Amino acid sequence: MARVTIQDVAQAANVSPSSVSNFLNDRQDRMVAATRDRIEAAIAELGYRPNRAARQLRNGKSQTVGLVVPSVGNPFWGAFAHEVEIAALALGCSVLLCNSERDPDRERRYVEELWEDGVRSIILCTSLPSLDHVSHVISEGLRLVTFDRPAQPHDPESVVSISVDNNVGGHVATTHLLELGHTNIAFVSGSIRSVNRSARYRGYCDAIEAAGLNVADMPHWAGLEADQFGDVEASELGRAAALELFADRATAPTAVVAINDMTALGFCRGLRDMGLKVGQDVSVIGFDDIILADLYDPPLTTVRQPITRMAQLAVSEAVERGSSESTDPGSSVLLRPELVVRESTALYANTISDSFLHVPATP
Amino acid sequence: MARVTIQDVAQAANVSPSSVSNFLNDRQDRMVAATRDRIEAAIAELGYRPNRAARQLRNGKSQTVGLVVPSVGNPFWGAFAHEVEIAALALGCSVLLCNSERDPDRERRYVEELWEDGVRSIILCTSLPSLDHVSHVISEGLRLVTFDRPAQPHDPESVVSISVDNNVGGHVATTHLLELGHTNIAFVSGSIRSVNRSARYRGYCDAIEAAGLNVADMPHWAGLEADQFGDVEASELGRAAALELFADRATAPTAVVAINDMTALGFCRGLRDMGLKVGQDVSVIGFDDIILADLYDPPLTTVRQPITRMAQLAVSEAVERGSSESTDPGSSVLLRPELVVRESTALYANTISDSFLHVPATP
DNA sequence: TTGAAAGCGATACCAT
DNA sequence: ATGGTATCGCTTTCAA
Repeated sequence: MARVTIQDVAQAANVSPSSVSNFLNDRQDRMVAATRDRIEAAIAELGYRPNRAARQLRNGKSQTVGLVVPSVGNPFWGAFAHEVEIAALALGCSVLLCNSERDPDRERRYVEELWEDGVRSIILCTSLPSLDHVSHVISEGLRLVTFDRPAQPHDPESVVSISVDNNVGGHVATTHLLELGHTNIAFVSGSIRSVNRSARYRGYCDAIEAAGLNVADMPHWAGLEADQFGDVEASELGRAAALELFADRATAPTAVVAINDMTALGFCRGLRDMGLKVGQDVSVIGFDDIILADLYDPPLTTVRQPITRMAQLAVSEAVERGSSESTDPGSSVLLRPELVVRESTALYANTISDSFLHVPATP
Repeated sequence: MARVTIQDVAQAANVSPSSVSNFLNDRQDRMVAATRDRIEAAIAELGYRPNRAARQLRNGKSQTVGLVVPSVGNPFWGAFAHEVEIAALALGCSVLLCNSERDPDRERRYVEELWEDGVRSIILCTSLPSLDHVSHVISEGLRLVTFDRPAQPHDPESVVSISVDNNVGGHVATTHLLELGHTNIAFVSGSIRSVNRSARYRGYCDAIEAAGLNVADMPHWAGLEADQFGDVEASELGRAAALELFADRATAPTAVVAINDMTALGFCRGLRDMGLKVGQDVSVIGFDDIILADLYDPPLTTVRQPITRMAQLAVSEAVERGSSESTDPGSSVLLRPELVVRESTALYANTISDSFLHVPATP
């Protein structure tokens, strides 16, 4: 049961390997129908499958798309990776999984390594302001799609960006809280040195100012600058933020915009540590809409990213760039996020409960 | 900046390509020290990296380990995939990600495809009782490691299984509830036609019987047989189970053993839909200890799987089978799970709350 | 101890 | 419209 090669097919179909190769590579136009049929039949009968390694050796390209995420251990990235794999499969591609842990150096090494191994399509989930660390590979022809990172002025021209409109997202989230009557709304995030985070932050600021409030008056979480937490630990970060922000209850916010759901969930956990009730004492809104947002108690209000659609776009841009379907190179797609109201946010009027300690009350 | 080949290195080191190849493949023993040093220097200087495709074409093997999980969208599998990637990286391997969606046919197709693409090491996360659908590939030499599925009598000899001891896990979980004084303990799961699930179920049954109770008296979730839910939807399943089990409060359990954390979380959500309080009206215990277990409100009591260790074992068995480090082929490693007590389980005595109905309870 | 040379399987150029 | 063939980079006998 030796491997079936292109030679075998050629022989069985009474043609040359060249013709079979032409057939395989969609050049059936220069081929008489009868020939094509014979080849097709031979392939089917022998159960022929082209050898990827040989193909790749020959033309230096592979049928693999590299996926670099911060960490698939994070439910958001896990869900995204899932969607990417589905989309890739539909296009006959495999997905090589890489976890950068948000380390720029690991990002670079992965991208270089993938490139040297013949991978020509990479979906890079990064939020670094600059793509300098991988630009040399891009200039050699890598089809890079960045995800969750809108295009930046100095990006190499050929890069396509797929992202949710984080600015709008931050705005929508904040506006929701404002409309509920909150006026002391905190923003909680890790380092906002990343472009998507700062966009969300900008949306938050705009909404606050538009409401006639002053951003400077709002409590932000001190950890904004530091970044001792990685990506899996987003929840830890949220939890720490809650403890800090509510240490002094006189200045504590009544509502919180969290940078993402994991952070929001961690924040809720922290609130609970302090004996506060989410959606009652404090309103919390997240970002992403991971599966667990709906499962949480109380179910988390959040801003949904359409990851299925985004994954499809990312994959098709990465593997079929240049085909009719594709966007103009250098352009970015900014999908609109959607507010999903659940129970972790509530009217400010209802916020003032016994357990909340602006009103000094202790059992 | 053309590619550096083995020829270039050979030339630079004044040796033949063969020698460089020998050097690269750990056959430095048959080589004079001076030669080795020259080769080493040349490689370093030229920044040579062997071409995977060529290597693979030549010996039909790749440096890639295939990872087939039900769905990385599920936080448990996402976390596992993360650990696998880390472990593989340490061994110089890449991870090709495949989602089977628990479909035996997809499992088979993926395994076959990986094999034909030169992947010789696969970690298959399946829970099918039989490996018949992939045995033909195993007999050709595939190094298959099954995860989350202890070895079965009819498995091909060369398969290594890495799994938690599900029997013990189910037992530990159930015993915990019994010790809290519960006597009406439900078991909630999807189809238990899978070997790990049935093992957990067996552990549950054993513990129940050992306590002098009768399994037949315990409410199981009716959905045991059906399986309309896939893996991502484990939480949906748990939620549905809660609604059904608590429809008739007279027979409703006071404690629940869920097949895994996602199901447990869904169950908690369902309980909440019915106005019941987890850890108060009802005790719930999960399995896995995903990150979100600790984040939940109340934090979920669960049985932890040591996934970091398990991933390391799985990868090393898959890629270095036969080396000194490895287990005997055909054997299985059953790691001991660990009970993690949090707040979703409580003493039966405390269970009787106003919102809970069917008292009169007799201690 | 080292080297020469024959492929692994597919492709694309150049003939026919 | 089809076929012959050199080639991609590496490994592995087999000879020296």
